[in-house]
Amino acid sequence: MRVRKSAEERKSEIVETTLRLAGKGGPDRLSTETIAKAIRLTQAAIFRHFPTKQSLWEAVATRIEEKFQRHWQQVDQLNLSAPEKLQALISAQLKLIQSTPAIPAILLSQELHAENARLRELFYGMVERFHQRITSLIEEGEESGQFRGNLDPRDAALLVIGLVQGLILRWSLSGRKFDLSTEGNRLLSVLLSSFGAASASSATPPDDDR
Amino acid sequence: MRVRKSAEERKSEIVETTLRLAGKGGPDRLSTETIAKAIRLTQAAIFRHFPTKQSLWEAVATRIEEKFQRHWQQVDQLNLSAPEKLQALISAQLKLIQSTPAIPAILLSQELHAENARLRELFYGMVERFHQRITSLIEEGEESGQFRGNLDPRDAALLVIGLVQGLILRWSLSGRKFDLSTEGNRLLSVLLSSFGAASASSATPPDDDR
DNA sequence: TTAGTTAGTGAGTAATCAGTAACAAGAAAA
DNA sequence: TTTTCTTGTTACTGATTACTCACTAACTAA
Repeated sequence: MRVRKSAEERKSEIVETTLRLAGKGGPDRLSTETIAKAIRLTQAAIFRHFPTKQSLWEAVATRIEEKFQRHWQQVDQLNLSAPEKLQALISAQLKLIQSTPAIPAILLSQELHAENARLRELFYGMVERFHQRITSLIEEGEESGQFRGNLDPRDAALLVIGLVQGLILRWSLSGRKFDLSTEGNRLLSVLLSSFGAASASSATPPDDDR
Repeated sequence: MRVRKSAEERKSEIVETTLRLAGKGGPDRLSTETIAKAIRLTQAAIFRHFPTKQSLWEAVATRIEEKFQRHWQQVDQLNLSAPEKLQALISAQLKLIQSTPAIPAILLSQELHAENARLRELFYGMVERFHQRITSLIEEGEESGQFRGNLDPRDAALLVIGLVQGLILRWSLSGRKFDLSTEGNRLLSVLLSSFGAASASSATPPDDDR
């Protein structure tokens, strides 16, 4: 009985630790015992704060959603053109994933989705909102003439999302060797230029971390 | 002791069954007991044919590779232009995945990769070979003037792969609702046309399954 | 017919897992 | 101080897991 924290604080700690550890051996292999040890608690203490492990995963999902929202809103507040905003959005997304590699692991885990329909819906919702956000930016870019007008914004947005997801998969399989943002910005320039936009090559704010 | 098959035949049966069942609740939740029951064997019999479960997964990975190769070679034999071949290749890939949904689940499983480096390398190799194949087709298309010459073939190929993977993820999360090939062909047309090619809209052979 | 090989069984093992229940101690209100 | 609520521990449970082992029935070749 060393440290005693408020339930709120402890819950948050458990969620963050889970999010940190889920990237190591895969979310489904992460036991409550391992989580507890990492924050120097007993395994039973976890169940003081979350009635079931599923509910812990749901809390983790909610936390991921919050992280996404925060990053996206930051991009919204920048005073940039649509293509620049798009590049900033992708860059922010990739940075978030690079700093929290467990996110794709959790998002892609068949095991978690199969046992918990609510989780799958939560994630599907996130992908949908991301898609919507990108679609809007492309529409905006078409209206301002920076993208070709004969492009279906929703389809174009799907290509952008695909770029991000393909990149993340390659990054995961490669053992997370290369820098996600750098590679992502380069590829996005290629795609955007094929959309008819002049490559907004240095659109992102202070993003030079390598 | 009902049916007694040759080791070769039984091994193959176990691998195919594993590949079929891995898509249900996620590969990591698939137990040797479940596999054994599905082919009416005892659980111990599995270990007559595979010394460890890991070795079973390696055999499954090899089988996936074989399936890929077979599909790719079929496309090679078609007498088509580069953009048409590209579309046929993607279409074949999507059909394969639609008929064996466990493939992405296995390819994306952090759990399997973390415990087995050989598996991760095998999969990385597959992605690399797919990438190489698409790169070649795009180079070919550039030389024949069907794609813009100012396009880096490797980058363009990454965009194509991203398209495929983004699509597969959306398909998985959506509960496999929509038809992969149809949606894939449509998106690929959009991307290829932005590469400067006239959309090879009906490039794929008898592909009208919906 | 017989002797050796091979595929498969039945009954285990130890380890790991999520979840439970009884009890203990810190914190704060009374 | 005493009471009460909350956070935590200790010690456990039943279920599931990959894997083992002694044994047996089917096939095969001399």
